[in-house]
Amino acid sequence: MPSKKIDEKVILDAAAEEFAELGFNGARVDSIAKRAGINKAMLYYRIGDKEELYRRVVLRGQASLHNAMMKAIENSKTATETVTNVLSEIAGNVLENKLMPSIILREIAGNAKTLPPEGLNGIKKFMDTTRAIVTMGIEDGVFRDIDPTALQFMITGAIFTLSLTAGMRAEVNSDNPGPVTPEQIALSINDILLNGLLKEGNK
Amino acid sequence: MPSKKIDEKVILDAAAEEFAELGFNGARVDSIAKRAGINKAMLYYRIGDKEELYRRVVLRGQASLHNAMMKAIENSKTATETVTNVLSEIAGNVLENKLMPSIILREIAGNAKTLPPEGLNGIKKFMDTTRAIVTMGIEDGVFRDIDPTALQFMITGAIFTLSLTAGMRAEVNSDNPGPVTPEQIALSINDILLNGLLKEGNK
DNA sequence: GTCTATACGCGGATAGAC
DNA sequence: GTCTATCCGCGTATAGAC
Repeated sequence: MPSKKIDEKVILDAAAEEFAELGFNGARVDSIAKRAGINKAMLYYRIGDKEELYRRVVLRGQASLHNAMMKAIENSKTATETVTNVLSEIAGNVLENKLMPSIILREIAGNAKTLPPEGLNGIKKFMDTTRAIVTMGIEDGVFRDIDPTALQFMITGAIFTLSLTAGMRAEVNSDNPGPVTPEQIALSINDILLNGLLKEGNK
Repeated sequence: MPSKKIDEKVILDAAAEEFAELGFNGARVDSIAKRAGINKAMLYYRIGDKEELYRRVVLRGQASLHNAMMKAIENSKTATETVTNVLSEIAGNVLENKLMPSIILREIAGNAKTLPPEGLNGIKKFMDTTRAIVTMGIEDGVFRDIDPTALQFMITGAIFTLSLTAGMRAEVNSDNPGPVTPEQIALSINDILLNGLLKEGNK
């Protein structure tokens, strides 16, 4: 088959946009169909109902984010390097895929009430991987004895909120918007994470 | 007037709960009325429509959060102490008022599309205050030359997501949930922020 | 496989009795 | 001031023609 009629990816991309912008409740199936260039009946025929649509979007996004993280780990030798690479890899992934941060943040806000059951596995995987990185760093003697979960949420919390507010910050505070590009975001976080706030001699 | 008939605060509390749990779109006016112990018509009579309800909740919450921050600043002498106190003050505020993090995170996710116009002022205030703290720390020679915005979002992003996921983390990873109480959350973030990841001799 | 037309419940908002 | 009853639009979902 040289060319599939309608790409399923197009539909999921459209759905991801809609869910990211409006949330599950705000999303309109009509609107998703329109974005995908098909009509509503076709959408139901190809994928299923709204819930199934959301399920696919979430699972695909989680996998993509986790892949970015694994890629960063494979390309790193030390724990320090891993943290730096995870930061830039996730920030980069978010650039191409601005939608997952919105979806994840909404799920966090809503206590995962609309999260598909398999989504919990994704979260667990994510936590486990982070803990492995930190444990490695501690055992190697390069990291202090920090809390892995705190680190994880400092990283994702910061990247997600910084990425999503980049436009807003530029509007509200055009002369001092803070980090805007994924590189700026990754670097500024990396700097604080690795070295801390304090100047030498003030600890 | 010795006793007001129905407390407006009760209504706004009910609304805040509903908005936090379901988001603006998911929230049901009926349900808010029920939570408040009145009927829908009464709710419209006392406050107004759904949008006005939301506006009041957001503005009240922002003010409360900003007060917590100002209180922490007033009670601190050095910039370092200020950061520590801001962390514990915000984490504490979040405990009593678990609802604002949800609402704020949702607004961030949705690019502030449902945020009432005055809400932007609140954001600006928040950013300005943070920058002031960091600037002070740098000028006093105790902070490195870090990005104030990055710091701000590391703090709020981490506190909000850690607080909101406490229950979830305990479920998914009961043997290793990470920080759960406000004190634990504030302390673990404070530790990483002030001292950084790296052990002495690894910078 | 693709589309139009429609059923149907839900939810925001208000009229109007008391 | 308080409440019941109701209007009406919107949005999910599907039936059924082509």
